[in-house]
Amino acid sequence: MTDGATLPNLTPALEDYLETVLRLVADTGFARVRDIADARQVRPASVSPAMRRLEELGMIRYERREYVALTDAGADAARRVYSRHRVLRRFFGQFLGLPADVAEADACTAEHSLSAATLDRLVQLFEYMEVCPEGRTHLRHFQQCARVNDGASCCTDDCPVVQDLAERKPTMSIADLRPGQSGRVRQIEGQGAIRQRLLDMGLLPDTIIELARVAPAGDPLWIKTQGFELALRRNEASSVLVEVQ
Amino acid sequence: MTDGATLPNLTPALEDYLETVLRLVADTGFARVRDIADARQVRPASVSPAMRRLEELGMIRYERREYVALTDAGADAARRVYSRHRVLRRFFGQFLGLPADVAEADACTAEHSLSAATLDRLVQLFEYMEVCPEGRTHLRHFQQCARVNDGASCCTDDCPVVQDLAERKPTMSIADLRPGQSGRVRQIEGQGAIRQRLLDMGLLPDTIIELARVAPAGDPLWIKTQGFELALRRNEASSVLVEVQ
DNA sequence: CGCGAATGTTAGACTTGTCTAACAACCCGA
DNA sequence: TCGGGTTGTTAGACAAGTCTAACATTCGCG
Repeated sequence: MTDGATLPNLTPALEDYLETVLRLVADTGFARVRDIADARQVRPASVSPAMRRLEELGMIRYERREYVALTDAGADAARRVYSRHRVLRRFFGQFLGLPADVAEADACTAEHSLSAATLDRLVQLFEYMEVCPEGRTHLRHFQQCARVNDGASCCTDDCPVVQDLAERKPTMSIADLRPGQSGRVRQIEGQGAIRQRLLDMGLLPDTIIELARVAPAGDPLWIKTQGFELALRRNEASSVLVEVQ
Repeated sequence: MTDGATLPNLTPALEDYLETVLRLVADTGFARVRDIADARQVRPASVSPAMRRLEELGMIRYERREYVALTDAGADAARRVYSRHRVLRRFFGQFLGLPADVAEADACTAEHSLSAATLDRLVQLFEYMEVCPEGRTHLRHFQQCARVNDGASCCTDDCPVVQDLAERKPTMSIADLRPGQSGRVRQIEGQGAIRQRLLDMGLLPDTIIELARVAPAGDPLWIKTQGFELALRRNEASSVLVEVQ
């Protein structure tokens, strides 16, 4: 729980206010209390005290009822936060291929908590994609193949992924294990609610699981993973592909 | 500022408590107030009210002065948070190659704020690396080449990156631009404090900048980017490689 | 058994960030 | 110049999360 990004005395909320001011000034030329409140989805009454605190911290200059102006320190801090925001938004949007609104929302919250090292490393990822002639190829390949379990959006027939899948180490679903047998999760088949639920339960790639027992009817199965026992419906269990240990 | 991950009525702090309980029970078999306080780096006096709230929310069962036990709902929520933690820690550590302590710390804060879609997509990234025979190659290539500007850790001489760099579109540093000329940032050379400072100022890959003017002495340079003017030292400016627009 | 150490709880305070409601200032148009 | 409407501030409340200090309970050992 280190604060990584947040500089001394700047809470996430204050960082948000600062970033909002920067963006308003860049976009419209000035920042008034009203605009800040609208941008942050907050009542104007909440903005006044925030401006007072930012002024005490030397981040803004503010005469009551006038425009808000960033000091040099404030502009630096605001740009730092906004840089993080942009890196993350691009990572979520362009690299992971998430919808723009999701990318924006996640960037908004993550921008306050990630360490400088992490941000730097994400930038390196972009530099790689920019500069390395193979970078773009790799990214495109990931974006085509990531969804290896989704026939529709994966590679064409001659993609090595598809060709190779048959020849791998024996892979079976949890439902095919014998009680007592262990496996390492390779992938979760399917999409939507079932996949979500399985991921939420901790069935992530590389997780070691053991089939503990199966109900007489064959339907609920119990598995052990991470020091816990979990119950799975049979159809959930068949969606988890494991490599037998 | 959507809450993405957080389910109704579970604040980040409560999610942390829940996750802590899960991990304690998995690791040691039980969770006492004292252990929870130690794990969360918090005073025991802060744990009691948190347990009361979690009990009201139906996430734990707790008799005063006894062990804490998760309800089914609580275990589900805790596992969901912990799944996110694991995905992020692995992404930061294994994919981005950050030190374990940084990966852990960043996972700790980001686990509360990322959307389900983002986490799902990160898992897809791991599935890609697991399942696609090219996935691991790509990752390794990124990890070797990401630091394209750092001679020591980059590819060997026959790496296409290195060979190709000479033949690219004309790339120069900001310091080589003429006033009025624009460019698109391709990469930030160097490491450490200067790189950090430039990234913090918003000089990220793909950012469009324009050299506004240069001081008579040639040293501070002013650039325009993102609707703002920034002053750069000459040595900073020479670290920013741009593709002339 | 009884006492001290460990453990847990309560009370009360404080900070941050938000809200509503009421008030104050300002600006523009008739 | 006056009178709305817009804009901003203040006061007061509240919730969350933390702390310290004081108190309560329980356990284990001599």
